[in-house]
Amino acid sequence: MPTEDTHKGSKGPFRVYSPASLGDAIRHYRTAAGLTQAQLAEMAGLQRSYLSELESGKETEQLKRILRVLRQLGVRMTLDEADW
Amino acid sequence: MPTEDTHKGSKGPFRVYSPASLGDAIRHYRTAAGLTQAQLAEMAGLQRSYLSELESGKETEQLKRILRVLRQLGVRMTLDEADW
DNA sequence: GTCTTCTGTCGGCATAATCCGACATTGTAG
DNA sequence: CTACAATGTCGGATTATGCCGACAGAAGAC
Repeated sequence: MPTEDTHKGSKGPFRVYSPASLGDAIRHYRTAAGLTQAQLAEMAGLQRSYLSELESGKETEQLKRILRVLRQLGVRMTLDEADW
Repeated sequence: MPTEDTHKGSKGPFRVYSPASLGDAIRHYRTAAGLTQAQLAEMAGLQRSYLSELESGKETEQLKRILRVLRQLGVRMTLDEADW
């Protein structure tokens, strides 16, 4: 992947309201970090194919359940850079 | 639970870094909304016993996987009131 | 004290999620 | 064009999960 990005991407924050939006955010931060799916998958200890599906917004029951709870409570989930 | 809370609780935001912290946040917002587990479970379409375990911070693989990915990316997850 | 409501927790079962490997597709560089 | 890297996607086997029902404990009202 030759896309050389020397700029610390400071996009976001990302609002998470669905599996798809979570996937979008993860992909954004992964590419901003200059990582491939294979690299991140290994770092996080999971299968690359699973990460691919996660970024694609694959709908899973557990995630949808949690998001339903939060929606009913009027709570919003946000992802942003920790920026240590 | 007769704790009548007419006040719109404005605590938070909550940082989510583990299943336990997610549970804490959910419990906080649920009680702030004056809801019982049974009520919220019905609203969200899930079992009350599951919601109880969720609030107790039961560790599930999927949630831990997602949190691992975010940690590796240096991304933080935050919950706060939508405050429509 | 009793009655009631809310919550924690357990086991068994149906099914949903993940791993693993493989192959197809896409994009980029040369 | 070829070659390579990254990603999408698909079965099948294994594992994890949530539902369901039930019971027990805690806390409050009376």
